[in-house]
Amino acid sequence: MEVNCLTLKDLINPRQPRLDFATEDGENAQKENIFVDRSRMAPKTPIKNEPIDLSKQKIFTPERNPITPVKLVDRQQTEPWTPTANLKMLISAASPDIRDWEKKKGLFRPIENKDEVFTDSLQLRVVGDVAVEKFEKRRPSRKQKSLGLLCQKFLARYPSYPLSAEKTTISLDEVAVSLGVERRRIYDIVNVLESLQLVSRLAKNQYGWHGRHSLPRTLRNLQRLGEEQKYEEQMASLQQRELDLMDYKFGERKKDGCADPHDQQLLDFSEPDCPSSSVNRKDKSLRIMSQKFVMLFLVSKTKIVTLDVAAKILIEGSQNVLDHSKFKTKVRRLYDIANVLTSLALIKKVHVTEERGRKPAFKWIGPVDFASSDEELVDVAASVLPELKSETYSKVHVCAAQKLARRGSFNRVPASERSHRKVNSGPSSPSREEQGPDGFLEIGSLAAIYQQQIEDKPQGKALDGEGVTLPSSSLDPAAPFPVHPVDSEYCVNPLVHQVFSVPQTDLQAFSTQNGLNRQVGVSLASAASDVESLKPGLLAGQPLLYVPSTSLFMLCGSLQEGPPPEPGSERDSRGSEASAAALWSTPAAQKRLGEERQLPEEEEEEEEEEPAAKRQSRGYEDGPLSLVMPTKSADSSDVASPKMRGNRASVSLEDMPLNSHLPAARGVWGKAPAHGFVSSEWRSLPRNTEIEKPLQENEGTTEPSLLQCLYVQPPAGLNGLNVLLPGSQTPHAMRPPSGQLPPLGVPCMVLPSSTLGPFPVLYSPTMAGPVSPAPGSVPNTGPGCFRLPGLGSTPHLLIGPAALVNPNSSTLPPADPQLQGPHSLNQSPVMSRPHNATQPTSPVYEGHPGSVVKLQQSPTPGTPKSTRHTHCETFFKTPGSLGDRVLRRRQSKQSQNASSAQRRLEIPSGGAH
DNA sequence: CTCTCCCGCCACCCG
DNA sequence: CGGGTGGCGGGAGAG
Repeated sequence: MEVNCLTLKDLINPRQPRLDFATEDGENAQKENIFVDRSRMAPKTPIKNEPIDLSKQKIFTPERNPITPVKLVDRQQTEPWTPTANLKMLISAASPDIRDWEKKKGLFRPIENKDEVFTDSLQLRVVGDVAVEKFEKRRPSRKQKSLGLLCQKFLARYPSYPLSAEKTTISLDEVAVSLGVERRRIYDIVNVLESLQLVSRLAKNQYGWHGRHSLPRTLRNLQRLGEEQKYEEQMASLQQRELDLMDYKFGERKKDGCADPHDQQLLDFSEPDCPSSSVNRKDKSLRIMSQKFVMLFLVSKTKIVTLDVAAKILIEGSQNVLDHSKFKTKVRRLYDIANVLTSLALIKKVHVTEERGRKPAFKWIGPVDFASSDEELVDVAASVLPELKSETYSKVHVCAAQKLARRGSFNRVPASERSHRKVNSGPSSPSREEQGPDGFLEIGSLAAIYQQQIEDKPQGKALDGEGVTLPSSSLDPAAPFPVHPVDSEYCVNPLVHQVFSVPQTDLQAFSTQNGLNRQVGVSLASAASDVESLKPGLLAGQPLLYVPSTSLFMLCGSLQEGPPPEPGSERDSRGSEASAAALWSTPAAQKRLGEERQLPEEEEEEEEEEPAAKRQSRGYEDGPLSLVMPTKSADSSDVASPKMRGNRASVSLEDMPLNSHLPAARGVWGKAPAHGFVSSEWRSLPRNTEIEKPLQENEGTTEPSLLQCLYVQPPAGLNGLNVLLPGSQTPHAMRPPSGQLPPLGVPCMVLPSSTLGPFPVLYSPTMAGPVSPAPGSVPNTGPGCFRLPGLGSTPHLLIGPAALVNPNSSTLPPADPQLQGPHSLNQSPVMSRPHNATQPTSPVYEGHPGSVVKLQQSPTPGTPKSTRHTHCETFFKTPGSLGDRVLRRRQSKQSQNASSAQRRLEIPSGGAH
């Protein structure tokens, strides 16, 4: 055998490529895309470990290969040659493509590799014609190596909304290794994240993860800066100019902007406190560019920014060169930034039509309330609506919007206030940040704070101890987002405030929502139908959440509250990744969801193949939205152990009687354990489906309860009451196919706002009455009311959506311990129903029009396993092209899951635990 | 062809 | 000075 092996190797080209790999693995981890971590990779097939790009190498003959040779020895030692391996070698030798494919496969699946044992499957696949065919079909594309995808993987490692007590440190080396890429790539990601203050540099090679808590603040700051810089005017000017001239000249640009001076330091990255940070270098360009880019969106009325305009403005800012190459370079950088922002679900790619054709552009899909007045947004959205569908916006619209913007003043912050709210105010003090509700967060202060916290963990500890606790602050609207006073502003037009469309979060959806549903009372379902043409999935299936208050963010985020990876520890690589990924309900996640469609097939397969166990681990994924409460203990390990959380909730999910009838509830509960929060899941959307969470991991495959909820901040009349409306649902959506349920009134949940923070709330639209109806049975019109356990006095009301769901479908089985939530809810007995019950029948979506349909159709009955998806995988898909196709497939696969679209909102029980 | 953007060379700068 | 960072742009995949 050995001889043979050698021979084979030789065939392939022993020296160059392979050797390189070996080398890289060892010391030279820096090469890009090299999958360094062998240990993690289960199978050590030679191919897999191949170094970087075979694709390139294909061109070269072994001899010619430019890559420096490395010692074979290494390789040989590491890789045992098995018959299978030999086979692979042969195959790859025969087909460079295959070889390449293999290599990439391995490279890009670092995460999966970790957990999974793809050993067998991989090898097996390789062998045989079938395998070959697959390869060819599946050959990894560039997209799989994209920065966006990489970023998603990166983000999957960390909780979007880490508990305040948790301090997560990011080791660039570790991340690079675990993601199988060169460190250089990580810099790109980190730089952009840093520009948004999602991370901050702690030390060489070390970054601290902050999560999205301060994102709103950061965005607000950026918006303000952008306004000050008059970016909007610049954009309008450039756009107009282009219209007029076909060409632009940088010199002509308006000078009023005077961006440069300020721009240089947009956000003060300098982190005084941060040791060894190379903050002050002038090389922060990517970060600055990123901030500027974001500002353009924030300032723009349309929220659409074309790359050329952005590039021009940016160039202007820092460079005077107009030459084409400069421009080109800038654009390249913008793409890099855009990829990261896209991964964060802040923007999405669109095109603006022009005389010349289409222009690449990006649309802001992140929180919108930072930008302009609600009214204006709505108007703009409405105007653009027609074009939303295609995702192509005509320039006319853009310009019109720009003009509109110009003339209107939409600064939210009073001038007076602004004056003292400078972003760049030198060394920032943490304290400042924590000041009142309006406290302005200084950029740069985060790092300091972060460190500080790390040093004094006292507070954190307390919380950690139980695992349960969350600093109420996290929940408390005020806490995390102090700046966000949920002011009147927000209250005025609740709908406008924040809209999260789930996965795809399309602006479109968003816009549509705004436009269509101006009245809170409107059911999303109806809206959906209207808008349906736009994006089927979104409206109908997607749950929408409107949250005026800052708390909204929490909802949006993925809550992954799963324990954040411990600093330095590896665990995150595995558990956290998986869990995190699963958890993601964060915007990023949402985005992913949308993008995932593009997932490479391979991933799909993997998912399928993925062992249930794994999936479960990943299962956390939530729907697009989740309201998370940081219940989890600081301990990262928690993720695995639901129990901890259980503390908080006196009753474990398992114990809790879940009303099987209440799908939503079940979903909620089921997950809760893992995260410590309840998230809602929505799978209804086709798009989402992919994402879908596995949550089901629970097995529950859940049902489908789609939920779309509108969370409305209490209008004036309702003081202190928060209302959740199950938007999406039209009743029918939920109702079983056969039965026709009379639409119920809009079910809603009213919660005292004050209580939100502290108490867990469950709202399940689909909830059936306590008694489980037979499938197809008529839903209960009456909403169910629960009482939140543990909250003796809690005034929360839960109302079930009108439609009833098939009992079966609904529940999530708490079976998975991990999934089980800590919360103690006392719900209707039903909840406890067996996991499995459901699937096959899940009627839920059938009624749905459009997008939903597919899901429903999914051939597979949702078995728990099937349900579980690996989110992670989905996340990895780059946004892109495959989308729909893949999506569909996934949908079908996940149909079950989809059906279970549910939303869980968990409200932290505050100190309760 | 254009759009994207991966890849990695190599300069910069910190420690 | 070594090594971490990241600017930069060639060139190739994708559409």
